[in-house]
Amino acid sequence: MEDVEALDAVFAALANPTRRAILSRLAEGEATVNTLAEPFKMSLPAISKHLRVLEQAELITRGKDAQFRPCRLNAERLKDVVHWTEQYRHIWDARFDALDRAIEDFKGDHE
Amino acid sequence: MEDVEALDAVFAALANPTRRAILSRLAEGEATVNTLAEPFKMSLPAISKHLRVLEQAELITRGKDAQFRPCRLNAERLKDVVHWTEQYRHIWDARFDALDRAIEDFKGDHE
DNA sequence: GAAGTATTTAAATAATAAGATAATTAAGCA
DNA sequence: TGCTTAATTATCTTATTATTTAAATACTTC
Repeated sequence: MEDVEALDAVFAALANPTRRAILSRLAEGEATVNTLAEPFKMSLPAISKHLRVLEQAELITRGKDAQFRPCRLNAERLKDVVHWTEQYRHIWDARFDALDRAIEDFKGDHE
Repeated sequence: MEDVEALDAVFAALANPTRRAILSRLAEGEATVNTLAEPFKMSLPAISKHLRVLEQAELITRGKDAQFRPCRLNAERLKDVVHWTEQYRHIWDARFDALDRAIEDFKGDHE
């Protein structure tokens, strides 16, 4: 996937500390809504909405086990984030910095 | 830096396609507000606001050259994003997946 | 089938975001 | 000084977000 709108949804979902904390918890493994809500003083419907945001961004998937709705992390969309950052890597990567400096030096010598 | 609120601002800033396009342009080098605005059919004040959002997230810095306000990319905050994703890397990393499977197999054999 | 548990939907509110146009500031130039 | 260019601030509108409480749904168990 990884179209523009998908990235919009992923970054918007990640822009909230509650949702990032939920993902962090899910990195340890599957969990139900109540379990995920437990660390927060927020109401359950609020958490439910956060989960829907995460689901629509495809950062999580949700199962069905009796009355439980177990949530699982979907790492694919996080991979998309990393992939997006790759276009900027050369800016902070030391090797490329060195190359940049070499180019600047070269320019300097020939102007 | 890289506290929680800073990440909120960075992800929120990245959740908009216009702002991501601006960053993409700035990856090629410094640019003024009018130059950055040129590819969009949006009004200049709208772009100005987007730039302020990017600046407050510290994704860009802005200079002063006569009546121009040249913008530069600040890669540090993008580095923070990559750093944040590191806690999830093991989930999609093939080597770790293989390890996970081995552990599951082991469990399976001993239950 | 009544009661309890897990979760979602509904409805309301307050805050924030994205955009527009109009007005303003600030610098350079004739 | 007055004109032009670059950019920001002000104001307004519309849409979306985060949150709450109350009600509804769905499944399990007694």
